[in-house]
This record gives sequence, structure tokens and C-alpha cells, in this order.
Amino acid sequence: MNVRVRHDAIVRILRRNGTSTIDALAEEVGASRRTVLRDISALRDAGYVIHSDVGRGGGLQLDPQSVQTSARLTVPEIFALLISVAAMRAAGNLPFSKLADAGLAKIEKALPSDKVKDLRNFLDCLHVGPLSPLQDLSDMGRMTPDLLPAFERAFLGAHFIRFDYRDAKGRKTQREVEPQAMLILPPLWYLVGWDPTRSDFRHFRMDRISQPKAMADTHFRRRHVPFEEDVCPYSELQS
Amino acid sequence: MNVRVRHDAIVRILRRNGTSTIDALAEEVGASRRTVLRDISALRDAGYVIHSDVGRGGGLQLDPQSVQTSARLTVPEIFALLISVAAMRAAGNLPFSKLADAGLAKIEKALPSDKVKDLRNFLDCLHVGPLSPLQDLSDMGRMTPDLLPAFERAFLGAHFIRFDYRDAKGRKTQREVEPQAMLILPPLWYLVGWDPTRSDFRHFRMDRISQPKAMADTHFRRRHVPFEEDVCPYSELQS
DNA sequence: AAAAAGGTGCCAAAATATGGCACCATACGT
DNA sequence: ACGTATGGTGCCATATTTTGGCACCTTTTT
Repeated sequence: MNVRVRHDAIVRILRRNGTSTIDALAEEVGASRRTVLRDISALRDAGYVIHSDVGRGGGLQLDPQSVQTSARLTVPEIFALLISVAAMRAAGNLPFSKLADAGLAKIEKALPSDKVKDLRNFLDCLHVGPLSPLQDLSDMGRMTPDLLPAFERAFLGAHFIRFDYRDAKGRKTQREVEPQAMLILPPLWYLVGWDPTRSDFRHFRMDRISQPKAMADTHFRRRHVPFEEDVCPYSELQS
Repeated sequence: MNVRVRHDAIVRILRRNGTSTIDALAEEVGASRRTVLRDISALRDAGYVIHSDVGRGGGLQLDPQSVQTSARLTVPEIFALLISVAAMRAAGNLPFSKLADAGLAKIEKALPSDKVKDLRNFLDCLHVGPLSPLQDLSDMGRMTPDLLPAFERAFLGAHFIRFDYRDAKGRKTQREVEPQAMLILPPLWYLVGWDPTRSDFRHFRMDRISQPKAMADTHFRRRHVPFEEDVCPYSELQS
């Protein structure tokens, strides 16, 4: 039996039985007492909290809080998780958000450090506005993960982004702006871009954006994005 | 050098250099060409996308989208992440939520199967209502991760939950109810409980709950929780 | 055609994991 | 006080896995 498989088996048995002795574990996984002891030691090193009671009636006990799992996530997936949790947290000091943060912090720690810096920079561009009443979502859903890579590249590399936009009146235009921030007014998301030809900020509903493309050969500087109600009135954004 | 460490080293080198040959990798990690080839094969099996160009001027190239990370998360942390993403998704078909789901699906796959079933059951009890306008949050924040274990145990084990409750008028009572659902009306969270002594549903603001305790020796059955506006009027909940 | 690259199969050698043993410490019951 | 059941450690020979070397194949560029 593979080491990994055996470790998983031991965790499973401990979780199932609540408590177990080393000899019982050894018999069930088909390994020697000595090996199981080594496995327990390895599991503790890996972060599992395993209590042990010595003496008659004693045994091993896995702290149920410490059941852990390890999944390999891609960077865009981590990105998406971070955004979800950041938006939740910004929308109010919700229960569990601290715990979710702790989980994400672990994920971050496992990332290459340059990627972490990139993610933090992106989150700095994330603004969550006042929560809006629920509305008709029939127009939503056109924002697909396909759009993410271009946005990620544009934000992280400080590149201009070019995309096709369909405005509230259905007119289609091609735009090219500096992606300065993302504004979240649930359930709608907006790209806040600086339009250099108009020398002004413009807001774009994410679900009306298509074919985004980061212009890798261009660069821009971060600006201070105004988010006061009067600068970016709610009613106008919803249109 | 440890296998795991060497795999990480190879990924790091490929990320850094963009492209590299097997011989160069072998020299840098201090292993043989054959071993590196085996490592590449293992990494591909593990989900990394590694392109290879054969012939003069060729080499290996790691698809930057496939950079992965692996962090060990505890069950409560995963729980919290699931809740965040589920709430976000329920609040509207937000950008990135599909991708976040994909990430969570991977995390779920790495969990023991019985835990996954538990989590799904819990998420079934999660109702997200209409989003409310942002309000004064000064009263929030008393919901701490400390409360989570008791709620988790109570929901997953279908145990009664007993807690101290401070109502809108500041009166303190001890309650014992069947935890039937969680209702999310951002930024407030409610426990929806069936009170057997009153034979009716009652809603409790999570931030007014303290000292929750799952009664491990009791059991209840899931009920159909009504969530129509008239049964559980929004204005009443906010009080 | 030659050179430079990725890739596979095989086998002996090196490294690592395992099992067995002796032994220690602690707790509980008689 | 003693025996027994439990977790825990050190050591070493043995079993298993990983590694390196080699021969050889395919593809691509010069």
C-alpha cells in the first residue's frame, strides 16, 4: 500500500471510529505497529491534530477541527475565490468571512510570491459599493470565465484593454480604456476605465462587454478613482 | 533531494525561464535527464499543462494558466469558503462565480466523501434573500468564527441548538430550536429555527446569538422552510 | 546527413520505507 | 505493589521504490 493512501486510510479510520489504538489501526491498514507510529508522526507534522491518551483505555483521537484537505488550484481559480470572499467581506462584516480569509491566506502562502503581489494589487482595484435591491437578472449571465484571462492580464500588467461594448440603448462600439478598477454593485459588476480620448472615467457593465483583449504593448498609470455617490450616481450606473 | 521538492523546483524554473530544455533542468535540479523526464510526466499527470517542442531550438514550456498551488485547508475553512461563494452566486450570476465554483469543486473532491455530503446538505439549508440596502453596521461583527463549530455540528448532525439570544428590545432569553436553515439578507444573517414549544418558525439574527451549543443527544427532521415574502417579511426581519 | 531536442524501455544501483525487536514511560485495575 | 494495556523511540536488517545510465526511437532545424 502506497504511503499517501495509507495516510488517508488512517485519517479516515480515525474520523470514523472517533478513537482507535495503534494496534487496531495497524491491523486495519495492513501495516506494522511501527509503521503506523511513523505515519501518525508524519500526519502530525503535516498539521493534523491527533490527541493521544496513554495507558489502559487510551488511544488516538483525531481532532475533528483539524481534518484537512489539499487541492491543487490554478491561479485563475484562486483569483475567483479571492474576489468572491473580498466582495463578501466588503459587503459587510459577514459571519465566516474571517475564516474564509484564513483559508485564502493559506492558499496565498502556497503561491509564488510574485503572484501574491499581483493578486493584492488587483484586490486594491476592487471597490464594493452599496448593495442594491435584487432586480431582474434575465440580462445577466453573459459574463463568462472566458473574459477573465484578458482582465487579469490587463489589470496585472497595467495594460490598456480593448473590447466590444453594447450600451443601454443597444448601440455597439469598440472601446479602449485604462482598466482602473472593478466596481461591484451586486448583482452587477462594472469595469471602471479611464477613457483617454474623452479624458474621463467611464463605467462599463461587465455583462455588456465582449471580446476583451489586453494590449500587451501599452501601459498606463493608476489614478485615484472617485467613488463618491455624486461622482458615480447609483441610478445612472444601473441603466 | 526530495521528489516533492524537486517537482516544485522544476515548476519554479519553468515559470522563471519561460522555456527550458530537459538537460538544463536536470543540471539545475541536480538530477539525471531520465529522472527529470519522469518528473515532467508526473507533473503532467498532476494537471500541469507543459508544452513541449521537439527538435533543435525546442524545449519545455509551462502553460502560465496552469500554475497551480496546493494548500492544506481545514474543514471549517472550506466551509467558510463554500458559504462565501454560495452566497455570492445566489446573490446574482456574478462574474467569476463559475470559476470560483470550479476551484471549490476541486477542494471538495479532495475531501472525504462523507464530508462532501455533509457540506452539500448544509448548503441546501442556505437561503439568500433579496439584497438589502447597505445599513449601519455598527451592531455587526459579534458573529465570530467561534460560533461556527456549534452551528456546523448542529446542522450536520441534525441536533437541536441551544443559545442565548438578545432580541431587538434587548431582552435576553435562552432558546432551544431545530436549526432548519440559514437566511442571508446581506449584511445580516439569520438562523431559521423551528421552535417546538411554540410550534412555529422563528428567525434569529446571528449577531445576537451567543453561547451556541449543539445538543448531541437530540435529533430533528428537516422541514420545508417557507421563504415567501409574506411568511417572512423583510421589514420584520430587519428589526 | 548531422545535430538538437523530446520520449520510452530496461536493468542494476542507490535511496528510502518497512518490520521486528528491545526497551521506556504512563495510566489503570486488581 | 504488580501486571497489563497503551503511546513512543532507537536501531538494524530487509523489502520496496526511486534513480541513473544506457540503448534506442521520433521529430525538427541547420
